[in-house]
Amino acid sequence: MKAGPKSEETRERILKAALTLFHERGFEAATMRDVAEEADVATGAAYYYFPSKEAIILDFYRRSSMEMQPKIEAALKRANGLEQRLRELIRVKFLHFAPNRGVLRALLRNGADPKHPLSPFSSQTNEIRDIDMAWFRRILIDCGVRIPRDLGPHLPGVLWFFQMGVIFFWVIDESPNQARSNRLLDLAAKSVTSLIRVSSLPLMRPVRKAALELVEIVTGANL
Amino acid sequence: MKAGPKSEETRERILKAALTLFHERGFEAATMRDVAEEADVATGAAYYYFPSKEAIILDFYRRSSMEMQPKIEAALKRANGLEQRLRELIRVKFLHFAPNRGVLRALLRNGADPKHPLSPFSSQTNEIRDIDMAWFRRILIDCGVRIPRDLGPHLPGVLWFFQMGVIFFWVIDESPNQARSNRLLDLAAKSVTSLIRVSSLPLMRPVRKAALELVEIVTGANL
DNA sequence: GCATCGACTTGAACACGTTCAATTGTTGAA
DNA sequence: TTCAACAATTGAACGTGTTCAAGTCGATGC
Repeated sequence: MKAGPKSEETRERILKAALTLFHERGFEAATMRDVAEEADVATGAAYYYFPSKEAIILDFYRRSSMEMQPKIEAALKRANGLEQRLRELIRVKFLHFAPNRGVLRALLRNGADPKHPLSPFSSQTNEIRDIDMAWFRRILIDCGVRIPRDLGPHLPGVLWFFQMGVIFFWVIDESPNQARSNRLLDLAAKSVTSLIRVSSLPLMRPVRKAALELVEIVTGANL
Repeated sequence: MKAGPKSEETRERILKAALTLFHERGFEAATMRDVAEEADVATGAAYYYFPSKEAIILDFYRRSSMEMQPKIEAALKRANGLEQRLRELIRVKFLHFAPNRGVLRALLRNGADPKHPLSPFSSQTNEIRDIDMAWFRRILIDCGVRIPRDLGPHLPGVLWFFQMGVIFFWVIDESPNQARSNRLLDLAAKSVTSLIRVSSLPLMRPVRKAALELVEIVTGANL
């Protein structure tokens, strides 16, 4: 038969308990025993629903991604031009994750290792990444900035990567209210837009070609 | 009194055992109990000499840094011009760490988090970082490329960061013989050199200023 | 009603990194 | 030589994430 509703409710309770505790005490300070107790289940129950402690954050990440979709949609309605769209798209994520910066930090901690399940580059986060990149493809359409033909296919991925860098900085940014991150976002959005605009000048062709080759080596597109 | 020679010998044995096992089985597969056994000491002994399992890799990193100094010196003797110097400096590190790529991977795994002791950005790795950056300061002197005044103070840090990116890619590069990393290094060294060369053109002043502000925000130089 | 099957739940047990009280050298002064 | 202080060493024990054999429970077929 289908999965009982009882099950789903328990799963929900565990997830909620976990996120609460992660938020309150931090990811490593909150033990699985604490989580189980908070959810009124045995220690092992959590592992019936989640393969690991980290998998719980992955669920949080997935859920956050879903919740952000309408917010992004709305934010982009208010934004015209590439620079504004870029900035607003990323600002939505700042705002959405703001109450759980610590949890996101735990998620991104192992971000460097593509083998790690929690990495934004891992195969486990494929789906989220695809959805995310689609937004970057979308904001490039009719954005008022001419995109060179050869750059086109790679640009969404590059912008996504650029976004990860900004978000990563935000997550570890200790300045009050993440003021530095906000300044970074403003300036970076402007710079990136200028770069793209400049890149289609005939003069810049060799530079663009070199950059493209770099991107291809890193993404392994030409292997 | 000074630390007995007996002590130093034990420490050495533990370090050697650890690195051997890390190399053979990988960092997390090799347990501290294994290491202790291999070194013919009790489990706790390792903790008398090293504050943690990860601290052992830090020692390896420190030692590697020392061992590389003469190699770098020699490599730079053979290299003329910024591009070649950059490439050779980083290639020395590729070659030196090649037999222990896995161990270095464990070291860089948490590289993203500056709070983590193993991060190349942590305060624990300050000393190594300073020594390392000094090389970048040095290869910029009389390198044949004009360095804009305002860029000067920041450039060694930026190049060091760029180097970390390349090394990071190398560490997780699965292509045979890390061929992709080598291509990346060649192209990146060339591109960076071109960028610096171009950056002193009067036309590029606004771009350079924006880039500088970005660097200042990220390094927190203007807080 | 009863048996059976499978989803769900349990808590003890495991392996790991780490800590620490206790024990055993070692050394230098009396 | 003796002894006190310190360095070095031990291995049991702790807390953690995780596993798993065993149990509970509700629905289904007879």
